[in-house]
Amino acid sequence: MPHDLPKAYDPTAIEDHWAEYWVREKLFSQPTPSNGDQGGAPFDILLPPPNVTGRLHMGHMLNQTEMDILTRWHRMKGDRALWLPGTDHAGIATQMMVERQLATEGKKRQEMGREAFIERVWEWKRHYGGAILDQMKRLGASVDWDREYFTMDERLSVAVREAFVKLYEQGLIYRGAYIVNWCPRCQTAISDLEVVYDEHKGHLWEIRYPVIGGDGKDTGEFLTIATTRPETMLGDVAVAIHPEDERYTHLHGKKLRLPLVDREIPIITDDWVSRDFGTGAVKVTPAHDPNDFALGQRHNLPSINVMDDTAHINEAGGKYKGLDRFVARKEIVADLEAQGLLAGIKDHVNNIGHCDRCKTIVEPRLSLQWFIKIQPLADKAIAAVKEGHIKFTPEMYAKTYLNWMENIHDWCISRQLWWGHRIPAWHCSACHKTTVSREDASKCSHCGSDKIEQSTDVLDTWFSSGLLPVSVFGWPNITSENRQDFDAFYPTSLLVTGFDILFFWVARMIMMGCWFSLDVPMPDGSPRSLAESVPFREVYIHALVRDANREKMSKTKGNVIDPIEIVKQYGTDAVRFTLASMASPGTDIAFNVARTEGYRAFANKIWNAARFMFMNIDRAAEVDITIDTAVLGSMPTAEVNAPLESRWIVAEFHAAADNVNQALASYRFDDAANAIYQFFWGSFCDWYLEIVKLSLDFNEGADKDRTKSALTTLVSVFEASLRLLSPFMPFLTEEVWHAVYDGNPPAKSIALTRFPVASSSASPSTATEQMSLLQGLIVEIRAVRKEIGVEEKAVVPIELRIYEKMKAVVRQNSAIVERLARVSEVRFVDQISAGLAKHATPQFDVAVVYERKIDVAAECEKLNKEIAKQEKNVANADRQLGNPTYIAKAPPHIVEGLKKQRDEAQHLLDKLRGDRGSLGC
RNA sequence: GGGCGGCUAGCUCAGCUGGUUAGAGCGCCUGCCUUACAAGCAGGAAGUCGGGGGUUCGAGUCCCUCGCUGCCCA
Repeated sequence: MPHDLPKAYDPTAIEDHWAEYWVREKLFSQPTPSNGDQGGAPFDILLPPPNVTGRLHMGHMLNQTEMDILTRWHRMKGDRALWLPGTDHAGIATQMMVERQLATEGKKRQEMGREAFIERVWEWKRHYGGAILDQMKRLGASVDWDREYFTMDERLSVAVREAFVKLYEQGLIYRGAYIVNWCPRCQTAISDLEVVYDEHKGHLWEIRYPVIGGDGKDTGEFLTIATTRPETMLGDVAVAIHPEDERYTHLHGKKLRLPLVDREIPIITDDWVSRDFGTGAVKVTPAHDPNDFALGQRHNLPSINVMDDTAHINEAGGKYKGLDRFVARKEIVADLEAQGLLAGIKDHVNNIGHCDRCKTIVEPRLSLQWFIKIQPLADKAIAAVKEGHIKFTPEMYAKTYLNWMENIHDWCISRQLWWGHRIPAWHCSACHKTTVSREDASKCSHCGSDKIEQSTDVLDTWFSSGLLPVSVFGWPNITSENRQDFDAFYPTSLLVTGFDILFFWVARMIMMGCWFSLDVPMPDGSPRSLAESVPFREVYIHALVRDANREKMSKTKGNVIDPIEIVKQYGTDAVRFTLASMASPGTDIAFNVARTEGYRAFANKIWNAARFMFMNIDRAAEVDITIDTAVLGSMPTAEVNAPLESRWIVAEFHAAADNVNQALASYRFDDAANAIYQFFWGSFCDWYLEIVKLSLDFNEGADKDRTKSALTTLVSVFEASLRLLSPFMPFLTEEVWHAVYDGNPPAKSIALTRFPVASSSASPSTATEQMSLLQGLIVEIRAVRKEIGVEEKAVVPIELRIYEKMKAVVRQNSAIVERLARVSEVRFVDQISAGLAKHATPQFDVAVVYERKIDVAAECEKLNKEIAKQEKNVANADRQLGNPTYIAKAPPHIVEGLKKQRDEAQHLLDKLRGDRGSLGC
């Protein structure tokens, strides 16, 4: 790359190129380690599989930015870094997508048949399924593309089947008729987690059920029940009251005539009934309500299913047959009213469950499904977290996790879909038993009949996703020859994800990982402990990305920010940096483009600093000064006799590197990003580059050694800074880094170099102390200049009253003061001349020698304000220091610090009072 | 109904196990096109840390209480 860079950084000009380069060169592939390979400590993470139908949203980008920063950081630290990408097959969503596509062609899957339909889904997947991963590629995610997985891949399907059969053999999978959440649109059962509840204003209908006397005739009395779902009364099999409800004691043992249906149903008593709700009498419909189902079980009641799988009334509903459930509700209410059986309608707010995918109102429905008896798996998953084998960040999520896990319900894993892993169970029409098998069965294992048919159901997508941590590394086919991946990478190091899939995925991975990895003994043959069976050792949970007004992004609100659009406008690096700098654990991110603009400016700043550097390298080359790139690539150092600014910037860099490493170790992406930002802009650009200009003298007769030394420090600190920044801004740093080496880089990518690590905990060096004195001085001079209206360009003398021991520092570095504060001469004085505008600090007094009209009133006001502040400081300090318990109990360094601070304040106060006196305020 | 968060500058947020005079970015005000950068430079204003009470030598930080607000589970 030539050194004549454009004046403004244009990310679009370089990003596509590097994104393609990284993929093409397979820079981030992590091959299976060979036996005995000591390839560094493992750091491996699984990408939470995005839905194959998905498009990248801001949540993904946050998630991926965090993972990428961590992976790049570990990789550069020399760890065996592996970030494994993939997608899941998203049973319901994908099937919906393809069905919608078919509908536009006037086709239906039922007409095509199962096989043809599945082939069609694969075709769809081949066409569109890679979209989200392509977006990841564009954003530069440093994943191993050679290991990309898809949950329907053959090898992962083998794992799914093994897991199912194994659980079945262990008695942990059963099939039975239970109430499940049924989506009438998707026409499948869904799990509890796939139901989202929403409050709706509804009604509570009160219906009078006639009481039947001993003679089988109506007594003329009614029992009034209350219900939110009158249409289900068609399936009523009883009415329940509380046993101690005195209003109804006389009805114990009596029967009722179910209106509209004319069925005799018993009155039962049960503690579960709430006397306060409605009328205290509830209808019991076991086939359409989970609570009623439990009641029915307790009281040995039959179940009458009155709806078909599209939630239309079936033949059990008599004249209402064929009506949609909500149409039926209207008609039934109308009919009841006509018969004088409607006692009242009350407003009622109820929570209604909707299908997570399609938002259709879920119908609790009695149906035959497969379940996992989850408790044994949950027990292990609870222990894994309680015993500290898995650490959550932020910690509070461990509580949420445990709370859910300790109240877990059996997991309904069958789905009435075509797209997914078909359940390996065959039903025999001869003996009516079920054969569950790893291999496709052709005969019933019970009676030998060949009249068997495979279950038409498929498994919940999360069943396969939950297995990923074991299945991507080869389980269940782990043999002594091919277990290197598993040994090297299981347990994975970390999972980074959003709280919204804590239960969906995190919890299930823990259950399945802890359960199935036990099949794989440790490399030395010893049994696997719980600590080694977890799917990941740490979980980092990030928050939600909201819009700038803290509103949740949603399509209906129209406030969705498309990451790709923002990236096009501001550059990937700026967007990544925005997300990182706001990613404080546990806090939602209010994504504000103003912030991104700021980080685009930061990228531009670095770009221009690079231009400055290259400009000087080129000028140096003209006078035969070249930088040996061999000195680059490690931690910058400075000789003890190097100029102050060199020693200082090196010390600052070490401190910044230390901060970044510590911050990343604790997932403080915000602290890490800010540390780099402050260093690069605040220290490196604002101070160091301005100072180093003094030494970059290419004129004839200049001190060449000095120039070369300055330039060497400049380039080495810059190059190291690029490495420090690289995980956060991979594109920009890659571009500039390659330019530093001018076509001869020591590696294919900056991502493959070493991350800066501070050599020792850098104690405040003399360079740091001396620099801060100079910085303080320069800032005060600039402030005085402003106050008295010295033109920006004017170069003026100053008077400086300063402690003897500090004089040398100023004297030796007077050129710095002169350049940065536009000073023509530093005059050391014992007393500032009368009439000069000055600033007093505990260390020095400084005045600018300049003709000006003093605004005495304004000056006095300022002084008074400052004096009041310092008086308060002194008084506060004195009060504390005069407190014997404080002296006795506070740690010595705190007391010492306060004393020093008090003395400084007092000193300053004296000076300020003197100034006020001489001004005559 | 149960549980968990949040409330700090105009805005968005830091502030770890209590410890010296509470920070950042953006925004705002003022002055500068000082040849790396106007996506810039320099200077500046701005907070009784949601209210009240308590513990402590010391509270933004710990406890209680009230208010507002968000999320999860049922």
